[in-house]
Amino acid sequence: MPELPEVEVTRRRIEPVLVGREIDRVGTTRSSYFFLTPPRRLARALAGRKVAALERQGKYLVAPLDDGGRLVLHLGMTGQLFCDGVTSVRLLSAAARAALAPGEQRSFRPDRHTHLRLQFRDGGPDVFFRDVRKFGKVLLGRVGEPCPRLDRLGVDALAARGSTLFRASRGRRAAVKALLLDQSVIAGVGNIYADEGLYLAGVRPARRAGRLTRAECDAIVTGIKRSMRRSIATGGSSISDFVAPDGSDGRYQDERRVYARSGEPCRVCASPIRKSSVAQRSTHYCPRCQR
DNA sequence: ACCGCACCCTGAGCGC
DNA sequence: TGCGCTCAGGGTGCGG
Repeated sequence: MPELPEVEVTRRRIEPVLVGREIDRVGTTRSSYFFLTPPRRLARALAGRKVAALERQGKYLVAPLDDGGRLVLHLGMTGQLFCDGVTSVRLLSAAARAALAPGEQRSFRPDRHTHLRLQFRDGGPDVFFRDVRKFGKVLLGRVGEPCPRLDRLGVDALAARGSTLFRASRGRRAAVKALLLDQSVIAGVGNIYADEGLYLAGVRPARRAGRLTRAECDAIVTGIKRSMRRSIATGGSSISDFVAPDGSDGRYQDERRVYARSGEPCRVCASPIRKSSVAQRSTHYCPRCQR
């Protein structure tokens, strides 16, 4: 589940092998839910173009092209953007992993989940976009033209302030966690950093948003930013599928305080971390540290 | 306006 | 061994 930190790590590491190189050929899988721009049109439009920059908006990657076009990518749940030559086992199915001899490494080969392959005029490493569940998205637009998906986004989480959350939460009966997952309020927060941020703030995920104090909103936004900054610094969370463009794992999962730690002791008070469902998402919290 | 929920997709893990 | 079930979840869109 790539969220803002994983997308930012991806952006920083893929940028040097993407920006400024002339795209030669584009390989795609067949038309699907994944392609908001039909694959054949996408391939035609990208050939001969250069990516001029690589930006991030919330969980989206946005790549302006040298002809005024704009490539927009979303990694969804299981999206992986990486360079040729990597050997991570996260790019293999469980069966393929099991077939490897101990210690054996295998270079990535495009499979049926590899929806986009960019080859470059310079003959250097290809760039791949692989996504098993196809919750990811790719679309081509033009710089300056409306893009509903991007235009809907609220303030980027790293730039958010407590006042943003406080204002958005007034009069809302829904759980604070539901509000944090709403990308039109704060962009970039997903299940992991919502849970981690709420833990750092000492606020239960199921608390009604409208009942939060201004101080609590400040603490929640501070907590989210703190866990996100730390995650970026450690290469993101590789809990299931996330792999950096160079094939390396992130290490932030080792620092998680609540996410996917149900039953394990709270790092502060040793109470077992609880798991429940809030806003139709698995939710983890400490029953003692969070009120 | 707001909120809950179904849906899109595939693979891992589990019980029988 | 293998089948069928459940779960995971980002974002969109719908109905109440």
